[in-house]
Formats: sequence, structure tokens, C-alpha cells
Amino acid sequence: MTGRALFDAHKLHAVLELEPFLLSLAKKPNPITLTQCHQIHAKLIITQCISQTHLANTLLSFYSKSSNFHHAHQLFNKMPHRNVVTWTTLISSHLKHGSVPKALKIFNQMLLSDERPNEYTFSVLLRACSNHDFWSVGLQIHGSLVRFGLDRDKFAGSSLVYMYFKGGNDLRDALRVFNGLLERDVVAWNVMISGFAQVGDFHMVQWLFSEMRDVQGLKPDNSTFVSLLQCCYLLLEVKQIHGLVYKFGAEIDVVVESVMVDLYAKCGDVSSSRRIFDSMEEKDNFVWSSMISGYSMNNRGEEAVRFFKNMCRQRVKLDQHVLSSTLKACVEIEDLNTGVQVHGLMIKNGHQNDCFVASVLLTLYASFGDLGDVEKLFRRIDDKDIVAWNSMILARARPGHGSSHSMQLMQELRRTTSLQIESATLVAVLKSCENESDLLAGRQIHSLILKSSLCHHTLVGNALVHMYSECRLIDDAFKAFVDIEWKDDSSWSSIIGTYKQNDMELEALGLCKEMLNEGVNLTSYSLPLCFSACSQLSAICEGKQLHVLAIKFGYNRDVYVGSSIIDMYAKCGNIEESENVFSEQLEPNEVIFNAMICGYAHHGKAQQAIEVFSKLEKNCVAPNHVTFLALMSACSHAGYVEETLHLFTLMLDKYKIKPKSEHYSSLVDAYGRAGRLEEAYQIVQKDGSESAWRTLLGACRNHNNTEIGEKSAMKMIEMNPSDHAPYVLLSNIYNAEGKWEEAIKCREKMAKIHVKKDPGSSWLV
DNA sequence: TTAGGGTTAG
Repeated sequence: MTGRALFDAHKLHAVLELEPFLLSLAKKPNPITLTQCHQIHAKLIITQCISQTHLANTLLSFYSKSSNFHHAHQLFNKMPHRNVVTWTTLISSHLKHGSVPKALKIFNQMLLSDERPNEYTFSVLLRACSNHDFWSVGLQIHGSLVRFGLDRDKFAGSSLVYMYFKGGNDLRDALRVFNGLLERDVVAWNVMISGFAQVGDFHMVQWLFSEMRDVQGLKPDNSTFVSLLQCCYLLLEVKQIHGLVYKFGAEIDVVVESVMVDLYAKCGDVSSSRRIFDSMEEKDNFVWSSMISGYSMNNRGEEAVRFFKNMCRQRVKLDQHVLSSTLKACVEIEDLNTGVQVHGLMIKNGHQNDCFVASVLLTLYASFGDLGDVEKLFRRIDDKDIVAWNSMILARARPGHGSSHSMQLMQELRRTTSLQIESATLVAVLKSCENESDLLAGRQIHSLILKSSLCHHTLVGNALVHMYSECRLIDDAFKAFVDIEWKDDSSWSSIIGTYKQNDMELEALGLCKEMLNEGVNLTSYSLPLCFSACSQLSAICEGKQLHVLAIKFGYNRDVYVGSSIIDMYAKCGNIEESENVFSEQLEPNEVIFNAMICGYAHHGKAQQAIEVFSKLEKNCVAPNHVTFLALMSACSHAGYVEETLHLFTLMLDKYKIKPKSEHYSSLVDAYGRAGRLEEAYQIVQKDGSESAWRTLLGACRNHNNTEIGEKSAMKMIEMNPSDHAPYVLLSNIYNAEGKWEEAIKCREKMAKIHVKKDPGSSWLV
């Protein structure tokens, strides 16, 4: 008797000592190791505490959390007494780390034993059944829940509502269960709010939230705010919810902060994202990756890369999200160096075959023409999804590579996988057909599209228009355009661009008008095309109307739109209006400056062009080759020979810009106009482009220089025998010099080799 | 002692 009492006291002491220790371990976020589990197991056996069901349950949860199912089951089988917690722990661990069928098998065993499942058991099971594959099982479990009288319980009921939202997308059943609950706690309300937020029913979310606020003693928590934030599309809305979080005095957790970082960036306010990020005490991987993608989606790729490098310096763990977001930024800013470093980190962190990360990496390598490694990367990806295939097909659709490889890949995709082809797949394959030699493949894809459900997809239609346009089949492009059911700005831009490229400006402008009549919202893509059509036709009235619309939609200060307006007014003869638009630009870049300089060049205002260039230098904007071409052409036309030469050397020496043929031609033009034909001849011999020779020949014609004129004409005929220009110019030189015989010979030669002069045309009647 | 709701990337 005494011995037994003494033993029990020992046991009690051991329990008192072990219990807090086990509890503290259970609270730790990381699962404990198998060795630690064994040590605890041994200690429980030695102290004979293993027979205490609650302690054995805790050990069972340790084995389960670390996915040591074998040991968990061994312990479970040996336990002399099991309770509902024992069963629920085992079921829950299989659901979290193992498989749903195994969990269901254990649940069936539980039902066959005398143990009754409780609200916790049902809660975990129902949540697992929200996966669509187990939908019918979920309905059966709902039946059991009713039999056990737990269907109105707040725990089991909340999970049931969750299941109807996620698995069945059944809002009515979810609402019915919710209305039937005996008690609705914050979790129950959150499940409802999040369910309606996911399906985009924001009115319902609003209503539920106001109802919830009326319930006494209930306060929205972080989870509520996350769901509310998911309903935000506008910056103002994000700010409002941000304010609400403070109003309710909630202790903001890392998840809410992460969502706000992500959303502010999605609404274009990266500075607010960064402010929240910097103020966060606890930062998880999620928020680091949100910050990187935030920079990237706002066209601030350089900052994304800098942020990533800073993150590496701080030794933050790199996950797939961080790596793929960074690579996306590298693709955007064409930063191969960082991309290669990220590749190394992918290997180091074991993510080299991750589908998300490898898909972007192959896009990056492909954009630098490294196609050999791309294929290897693709083949190694685990569980390739449709986006990985699309990326690979697009990687192979590089200009000049033909369509065969992309077509083969799509056939392989259809033959070997059960993945559903997406619009992006077709867009990628069509991209590889943008050449007349690949037209047959393009037509095959077109017929495939017509047979599929994707024929009404706007993106696919746009790709077809583009493909036919690149193959110079204007009628087919137009037919494909007509077939697009929901034409967007891009559809109209494609067809207008097609007509413009093929010198059909009148038709292009007609389509611009039609587009406006259709009420399509003009954007920074379509507006420049419309302005360009106007300028080519000198259609200033239409141009002015479009200018008003550009102001109305707030695009007049967009660099692409702004430069096209400046160009349109200049080409339509209204340089004053170009100057007005130019002066309205808040942060003019080189494209805007170039448009103004070109405008002055066209109007023969060399002095003003040079003044604009000085302004550009003062604003620390880097000029490009177009800037110098416009400046040199303005100066050469005005007869400023020395100034043209000065600009040419400035371009080379100060700005390190490699001259193109056009620059040489401009230089030749300047010398030619001044009659300095020998110097011009020296330059042409160095450059040797057809356009430079043509310019020189023109100058010889103006200055009646037969000697260099003959040399130039011979060179041009050698370079392009079917061109009529050298014959005409040369015969003009002979005529001017009175060498009629030579002139006739020249024309005869031209007739002999069937070179015909294009008839002249004029806009003036 | 078991348990329900919320976040990111290509």
C-alpha cells in the first residue's frame, strides 16, 4: 500500500514536470525532430506516464506534426486508452500532411469503435472535403453531422459553410447553414465574408460586415480585414479599409500588413507599400516577395532587383515566390547578370525545377537568345503546368526561328498531357507564324481556333490579326479583325497599324473614326497610331479632335501620346501648336525632345532645334541617335555645314553613340549642299550605304559635278540594279552639262534593262 | 491535449 502510494507520488511528480515542458514544445511553430520525439517517448515510458492518455496524445501530435506517420500509428496502436482527441489528432495530421483517403479510413474506424466524433473531428474533416475531389464525401459527412446533432454547432458549422463555399461554390447552402447556427462567432462571420469576397459579391460583403458590426461583443479581426481588402480595386478603397483597421483598434498582424503592401502596389502606390513594409516589425517571406513584385508590376524593375539584393545581404530565406518575382523584374529590365545569379540561388535553395521559377528563367534566357539551355531547363521542370508550356512555346517563337518547333511543342502538349490549351498557348504559337514562310502553319492554327471554344477570345483574335498583318495579308487581317466579337483597344490598334504600315493611311484614319464611334476607350497604344495616321494625311481637324480626347482621358502628358501629338501638329504645318504641347510636358524624356527637334527640322528651323537640344542637355536627358539625326538634318538643310559636323563629333565623343548610315547621309548632305563634294565623297566611301550614295549623287546633280556623279551612279547601280534613280539623276547631270549624247545613252540603258521610273504623284491638283 | 476563417510569384 505504502509502496503504491509512493509510486503514484513519483508519477504525479513526473507528470507535473513533463506537462509544462510538453506544452511549451507544442507551442513552437517548427515541428520537432524525430530524435526529440523518441527522447520524449522514452521519458514517458520510463516515468510510466505513457499510460496517461493526454500525454500520449501530445506525443502523438508531435509524431504527426513531423510527418512520422509510422511511429504515430505504432503509438496509436499501443495506447491502452484512446479518447476523441487521440482519434482527432491522427485524422487531423493525415489531413494536414498526408492524404485525405487515409484520414477518412481512420474516421471510419473511429465510427466503428465506440468513440463519438466531436465538433473538432468534424471541423477538420469538413475543411478537407472543401477540395472538389472529395465533394461527395463532404456531403456524406454533413449527413453524419446531422445524425450526431452537431450541424448547428459553431465549430463544425463554420467548417461546413466553408466547405459549401470552396468545394461546391454553393452560396445558398452556405447561407442556409450559417443562418441555422446556434451561435455565430467571429470565425463564422469571417467564413461568410471571405466566401462572398472570393466570388466578388461585394454588396453582400458590405451587408455582412455591417450586420456583424451590429452584433454585441463581436469585433472584426485581422482575418475580416483581409477579406475586406480583397474587395478593394481602387486606392481610395484600400485607404478606407486601412483606416478601419485603426478605427477598430485591431493589433495588425503580419498577414494584414502583407496584404496591404500587396494591394497598395497593385493600385500603383508603391511608396505606401514601402512605408508599411519598413514599419513592419515582423517580416515573412510573403511580404518580401510582395514588395519585389510590387516594384516590378509598377515598371520599377531596377528597384525590384536592388531590393532583392538587399534582401540577400540580410540573409532572408529565398522561396519560390521571391525568386520568380525577381526573375520577372530581370526579364523586364533585361538584366541577364542578376538573372544568372538568381539561377545559382535557385540551385542552392533547391528550387531549380520549380515550375513557377523555371518558367520565368527560361523566358529570360530565351530573350537573350540562349535557346539550348532553355530546352534543358524546360525538360527538367517538375509537374509542368500550362503556363510552363506556354513560356516554352513563346521562347521558341523568336523572330527568324520559324514555326516548326513551336508547332511540335504544342502537338506534344496535346498528345502527352491532359492540360487544357489556353488562349496564351495559341497566342504563343501564332507568334511563331509571323512570317510569310510560316503562313501555312498560321492557317492551321487559325482553323484549330475556329473549331475550339477560344475563337471568341479577344487576345486570340488580336494575335491572328497581327499574324496576318506580319505576313502582309491585309484582307485576311481585316477578316480576322471583323471576327473578333469583343474588340478591345489592342484589336483596333493592330488593324490600324496594319493599314498604316501598308501605306493605307486613309483606311487607317477611317478605322480611327469607326473606333471612336464604337465608343472604344482610347489608350496610350491606340492614340499614337491615330495621330500618326492624321499626320500622314495632314488631317489636322481629326487630329485636333483626337487631341481633345487625349486631354479628356488624361493621356496628353503620356510620353508616347505627347510625342505623337507634337509630331502630328508639326507635320500638319502647325508648329506653334507643337510648341504648346511640348511646353505642357511635365517630365519630357528623350522621345518628347526628339519629337520637337524633328518638328523644327521639318520646318527648316535649325536654330530652334538647337535651342531645344540645349534644353535637353540642361534637363540632363540623354539624347539618342534619333536626336542627332534630327539635329543634323535640320542643320544640313539650313546649310550649317560646320554645325552639322560639330553635332556628329559631339555624338561620337561625348555621348558615345555609334553613327548609323543615316547620320553619314546627313553629313554627306551637309557637304553636298555646300558644294564640298570631295569631302562628301570621302565620307561616302567610308560608310558606303545606298542612301549616302544617293544623297551624294543628288548633290552632284545640283552642282553639276559629272566626275563624282558618274562614280556615285555606278556604285548605286552596282548595289541595286533595278533602281531607276541613278539613271535619272545621271542623265539629268549630263543634260545640265549639255552632254546630250551621254544623257540619251543613259536613258536607253535604263530602258534596255527594263528599269522604269515611278510616275510622280502630288497631293496638289 | 485535438479544432474552424485570412496573404504572395511565372
